[in-house]
Amino acid sequence: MASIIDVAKAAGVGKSTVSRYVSGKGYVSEENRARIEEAIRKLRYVPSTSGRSLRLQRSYAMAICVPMITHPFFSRFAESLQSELFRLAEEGDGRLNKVIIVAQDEQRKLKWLIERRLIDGAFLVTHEKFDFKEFGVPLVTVDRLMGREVPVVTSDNYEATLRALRYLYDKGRRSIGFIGGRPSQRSEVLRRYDAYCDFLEEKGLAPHLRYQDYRHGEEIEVAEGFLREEKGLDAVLATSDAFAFATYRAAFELGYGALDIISYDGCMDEWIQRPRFTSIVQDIDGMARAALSLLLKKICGESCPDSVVVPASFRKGETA
Amino acid sequence: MASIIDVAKAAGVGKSTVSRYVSGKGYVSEENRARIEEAIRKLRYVPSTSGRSLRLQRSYAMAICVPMITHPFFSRFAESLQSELFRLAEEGDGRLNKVIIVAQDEQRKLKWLIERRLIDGAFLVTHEKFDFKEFGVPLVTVDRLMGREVPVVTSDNYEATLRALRYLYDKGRRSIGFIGGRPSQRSEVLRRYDAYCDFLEEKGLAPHLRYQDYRHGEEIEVAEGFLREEKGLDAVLATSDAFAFATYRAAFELGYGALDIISYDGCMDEWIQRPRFTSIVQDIDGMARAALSLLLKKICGESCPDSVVVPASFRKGETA
DNA sequence: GTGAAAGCGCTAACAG
DNA sequence: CTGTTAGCGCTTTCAC
Repeated sequence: MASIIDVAKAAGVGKSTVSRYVSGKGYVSEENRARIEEAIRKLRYVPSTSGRSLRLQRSYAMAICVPMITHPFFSRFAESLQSELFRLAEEGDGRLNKVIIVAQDEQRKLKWLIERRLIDGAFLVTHEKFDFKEFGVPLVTVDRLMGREVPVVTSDNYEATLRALRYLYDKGRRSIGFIGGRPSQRSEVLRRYDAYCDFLEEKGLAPHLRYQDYRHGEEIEVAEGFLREEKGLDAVLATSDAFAFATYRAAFELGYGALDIISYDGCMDEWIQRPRFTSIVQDIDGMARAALSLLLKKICGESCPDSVVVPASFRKGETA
Repeated sequence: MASIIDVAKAAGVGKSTVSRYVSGKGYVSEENRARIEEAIRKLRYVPSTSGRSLRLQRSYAMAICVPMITHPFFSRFAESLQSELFRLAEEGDGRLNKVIIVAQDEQRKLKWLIERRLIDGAFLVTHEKFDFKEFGVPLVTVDRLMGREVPVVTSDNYEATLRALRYLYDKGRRSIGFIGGRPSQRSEVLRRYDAYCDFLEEKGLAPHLRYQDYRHGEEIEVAEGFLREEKGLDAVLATSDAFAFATYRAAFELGYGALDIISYDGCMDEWIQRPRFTSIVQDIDGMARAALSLLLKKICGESCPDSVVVPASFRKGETA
């Protein structure tokens, strides 16, 4: 495996010159550039991450924390991130070259990784309680508000929810329910709820809510309870795909009347192929890209905005 | 950040003694052990992976390749693996400390990682065509047969399928269909098909098959086509959750008669909460554990078996 | 512009 | 049993 020294010899220059060339900082004459390039090609030289790591005290890895990787939103996010990072790395961006996905008991695992200096930064896509002050690496969150020092990436939850509600309203729906799991931490996701309340108040409609910190897996019971209590709804806005599907299923089992359902995310389409849900679709790729760009800047000590908002879109399906 | 030298000084010994102590190889006197232990505790010393990496030319990372991380089986597998590796590492097993999940275009990404010596080994949980000879790191596959050099972990596909068929048969089902996506590469998953054929032949029943290399996302069309052509089935065995759900849905939409459905994996229960599918459940945790243990052995140059079979189980739900 | 040299933290001979 | 020593591959002063 060729090292920088082999390249230097082959090119007839010192190894610091090669280093300068490879890292792109410092001057290298045109002549030497060419010889180095050739040597690199000939020897198939690839800079050693461990050498760099040791010297620079960086791991070139980042972590992404999610509550569970089996959740379609989180797994799609992780996949996007991975792909984007790979794309950058392939293009020669040397700031980071691997991403470690951390699920379940994230706080402990993340701490473990940081203690061992195994990561240079992390994403938090999670609602677990986090004492972020303990962490010594740059952090970026998705949806989660943790204070000035931690930039946050969100989609335009408020606007997107409003759009969906307007759609239902324009269709003539006047008895619109809202169902979902309420985040226990300060989260941008709460803006969906704000939008619902504001909209209904503006239109002078009565709210029909089922919004608490439910455990995942129990959506069906929650939805059943909701529909059993709230007779005569003509539409329901769900804050997740799981709640939307549960509501759909509960309505079916209870023989509920015609009911428009709008889901959030629309990530489960490839699994639940029928019916096609009408959904508010977050731009997961865009969010991942934005988040990565923020984190890379933070890692390199550059300044970066406190927050980035990525637009969501509305996708009409068969359920509304 | 304390280094091995700080520990050595604090303990009043040479750094190689500390190294020996930490790595567990070589003799260290009881007396020195104690002093080193104390120094480590006092200084909160954590061995540097980059130092080790550079010295030993190892990355302490492994990759797991899956076609897509959004597939519940794959994501659960990845999560299991991650957790198991973390558990081992936390217990002091220093053979590996991070896992990189590789999805989409796995072959190229894996190659990229290996070229940069970013991983010490990899799992292949994928049916993409792979020229494994190109790879210079130990490999372990799940379900996939690649030759003597590459150990494989599977569940007892044949037996588990047989058990499910027997269950249907004993319930009086005689017109049993089989639907699924057929792997294009040599795979242990084909044993499910073998079991189906063998069982039906043994019982003198006619087979009803829909088994090709379908694209994911099209399960519903395939299932509809199947049920439309095959009238009068009283049971269907699906080789995945997605096919099972699609069959269930297609039967509903077509107004098909009573139909028992058995799914494979049972990974989607937390999303599709109703109906509860009767499933053949692979022991994903067990498979991940087995695979990890094989890979660790290979990485350390120890001998290991060519294959490990992990039992699957049968879980009765509402659909059969 | 460039090269020599120091050193990041670690392990493995090797000599005591 | 233990300490000294020589790198692993890289970046970065600092002279030239």
